[in-house]
Amino acid sequence: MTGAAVCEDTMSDRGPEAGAAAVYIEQLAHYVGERVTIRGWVAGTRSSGKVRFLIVRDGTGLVQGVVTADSGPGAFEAVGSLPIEAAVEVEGLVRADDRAPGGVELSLGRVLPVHVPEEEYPIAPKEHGVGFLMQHRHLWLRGRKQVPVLRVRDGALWAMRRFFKERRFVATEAPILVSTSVEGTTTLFSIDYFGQPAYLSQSGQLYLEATCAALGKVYWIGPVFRAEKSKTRRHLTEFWMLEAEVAFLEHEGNLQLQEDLVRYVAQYVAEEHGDDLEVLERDPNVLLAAVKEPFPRIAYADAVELVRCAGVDMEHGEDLGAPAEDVLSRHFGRPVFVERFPIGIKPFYMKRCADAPACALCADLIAPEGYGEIIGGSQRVDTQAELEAQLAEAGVPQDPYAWYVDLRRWGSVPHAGFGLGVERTVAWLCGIPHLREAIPFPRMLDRLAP
RNA sequence: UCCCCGGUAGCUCAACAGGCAGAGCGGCUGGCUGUUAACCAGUAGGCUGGAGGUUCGAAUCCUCCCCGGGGAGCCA
Repeated sequence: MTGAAVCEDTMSDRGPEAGAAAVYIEQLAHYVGERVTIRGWVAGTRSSGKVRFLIVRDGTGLVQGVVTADSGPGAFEAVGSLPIEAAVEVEGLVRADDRAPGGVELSLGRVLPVHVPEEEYPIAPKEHGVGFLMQHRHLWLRGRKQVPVLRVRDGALWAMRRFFKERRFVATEAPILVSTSVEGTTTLFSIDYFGQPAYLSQSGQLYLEATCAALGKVYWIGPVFRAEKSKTRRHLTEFWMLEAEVAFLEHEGNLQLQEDLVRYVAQYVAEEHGDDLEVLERDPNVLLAAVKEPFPRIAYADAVELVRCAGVDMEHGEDLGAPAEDVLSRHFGRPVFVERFPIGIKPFYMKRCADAPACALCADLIAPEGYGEIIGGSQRVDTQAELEAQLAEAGVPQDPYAWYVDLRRWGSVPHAGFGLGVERTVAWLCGIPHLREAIPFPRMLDRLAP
């Protein structure tokens, strides 16, 4: 049986003059003993006199090619002259070799440069400062640790979609251009919309509340924008949010849904992205242990006590700051729900606890290892009178929210939902310290390019 | 918006108390038949972020500006 029969995913656009089948590096183990073509970029070269080594990456992995003077016409010389990040097409015999990190390497027979850079590649195989790397983000993406992060991101997003598809949620959309804010406190990016003020959406939630009354169970994954001048490892001005909203779902079911989702995504990544996590030196068992059920829960009031006992100064009624979240994160060592926040620090649309009108029927999910809040969710206000009262209490003008109030006018039902920060989740899964590496082109305070 | 740190070769950083601007990596040249960010030898590479000031003399001290990093608040 040939490798091609094992794996059909070969590249197809090969001309008639082409030699061995072009395959991706991640499939090479299926092709031991066969001649294949790899197309990619030079990640590095080494030489030991009469033997030269060429490291090629193609987005799916890295493989080392070996050439000697008798390897093939011009191959030895070509490898000697290729600079880092040259684009190449190489053909060779796949060999199993214990010395190779991936278990296989390539005895090269033919080395065809596709593009040979004339200038020195700015990113050398050594440590660089963050500022320099961010200025070269368009190239930094090719880095040995950047590629697996983006692959894990893809895996996490795929797992989210699959989770909701399995549960028969409908994927839908919310607008990016909006005329009102979702949460009055947050700063919005304003734009000129044909002479009328408009904003970039900071959340699709209000719209999902409308959509869920049409479709029952909905979710969306999209970009949202926060114009806060935050300058920390946990903030981006443009980030992706997964939001879900379910009709007839109440607080308890909401938390269960969130917990199931986070567990599903973490297990998927731990099981399907072992190679990527290994490059990132992230132990999948840490993730699997973290998401064992059930996630601990703590009431806000108790969380405050716990935080104060740990020596972090905070008042009842204040929101959880970063140091407070770190205390909870360390104390539980797993994702933890903080429930029943005081209404004063939560937005107007949250329903209040039946037994405690001063508490919102909500929960934040704090990720382990100091990654901060990855989910904020709540059961929503479902009567017109309550909503109007809470809008007034929050000092929010009613007019722009007339349509939102309408949702409570016709067939209003109990409903709940949440928003999950994609980059924070990906950063946690990967074990990387800063959100900026969890998205291809991060937007931050003072960083709009590349 | 506030607090802290930094800006010297392509990159990462040295340069004591103001006194000849240096190293490693990367590049280039040469050597080595199994290297894993290989190793060895040689070589090129600088308006010390900008403007002003103090001084016989400034990378070094002072003022302002620009840029970057870390953190806080707020949030996901």
